[in-house]
Amino acid sequence: MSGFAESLLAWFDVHGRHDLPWQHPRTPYRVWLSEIMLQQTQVTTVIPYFERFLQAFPELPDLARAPLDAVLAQWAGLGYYSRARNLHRAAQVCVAEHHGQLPASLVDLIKLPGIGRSTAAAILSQAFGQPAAVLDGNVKRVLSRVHGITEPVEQRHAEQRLWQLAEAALPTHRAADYTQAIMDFGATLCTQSQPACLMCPIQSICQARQLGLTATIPAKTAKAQVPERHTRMLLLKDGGHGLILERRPERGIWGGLYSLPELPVDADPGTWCDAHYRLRIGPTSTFSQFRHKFTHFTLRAEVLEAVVLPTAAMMDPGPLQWVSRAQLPTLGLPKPIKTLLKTLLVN
DNA sequence: AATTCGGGGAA
DNA sequence: TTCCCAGAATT
Repeated sequence: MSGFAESLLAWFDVHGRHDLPWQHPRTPYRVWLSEIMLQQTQVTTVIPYFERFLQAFPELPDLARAPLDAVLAQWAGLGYYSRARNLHRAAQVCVAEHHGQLPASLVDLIKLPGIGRSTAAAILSQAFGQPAAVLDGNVKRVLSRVHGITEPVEQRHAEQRLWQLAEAALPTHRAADYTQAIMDFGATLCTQSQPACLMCPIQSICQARQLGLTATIPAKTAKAQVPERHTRMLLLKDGGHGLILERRPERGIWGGLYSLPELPVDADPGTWCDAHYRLRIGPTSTFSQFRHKFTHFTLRAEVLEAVVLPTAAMMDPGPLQWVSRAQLPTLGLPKPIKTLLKTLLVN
């Protein structure tokens, strides 16, 4: 029995997080949903989405039979929308192949879309009480510090080493508590900046602490600066309260969400609308401009406003959809688009 | 091995 | 501003 795991468990009993929403009740469905939402997303951000999602889809079969649009509407604003599409597909696989329940083995969990090695281990240990090693950002930070790993943690060699260390550290009992313990430890004590080493129960075995490297471990490789992309969007309205939205393709940014129709900056709006949507529009004017930062690029968008001229074809604008103001709250809208349309509703 | 996926909290 | 967060899928 390693002193490491026992120390973390003892620390967890006193200082751990025992009242997170997915811990009561701790069902496989709720644990799974939380793990997906928590991928690259902080706990405080997830909690309100988690509560609302469960209101809409209380059990796994409810999620499986829901339309994808309804799932994306609940996910809107949380980001990384492939998580929602994979979650939805995985629920349908569970109904079709696992009697409507989440499988209770590592290999079957990993087969489900959206579940990788670490998430599968988190679900297996927390929902089914079986020992399995997770390796998320918290665990990488804790283990790289304890063992004094100075290489960038993204590198293949360091990653493999960290998985080995994570496996080796596993206790044979209290599987769920240990997973929660090491993540809580990384999230609240062994933090990225200013870790609370003076309060740390394992400071005596921590290599980073002894070498004075807690500020430089975990090391990260430098990232290239993000490029900027320029686009135009159309705010197309009729005489009343309707406007036109476009459902974005599943691949690419904001996949599956509803947004304003986009066109290249060098295209003529009138010609574009006629050719792609069979719509005649009046003269355009700039409604607004905004910049939105993504992880790997910055989007600079110019929003052009125009009125749709009445024609026979205007009610069936190709891939686009007329949307009333009343429908807007039920649609999955990207955060900046939702903000933009909110300013519109005030007028 | 490198890129592509969002959005927000915190320093 | 910048960094990072209970990562996975794709190329």
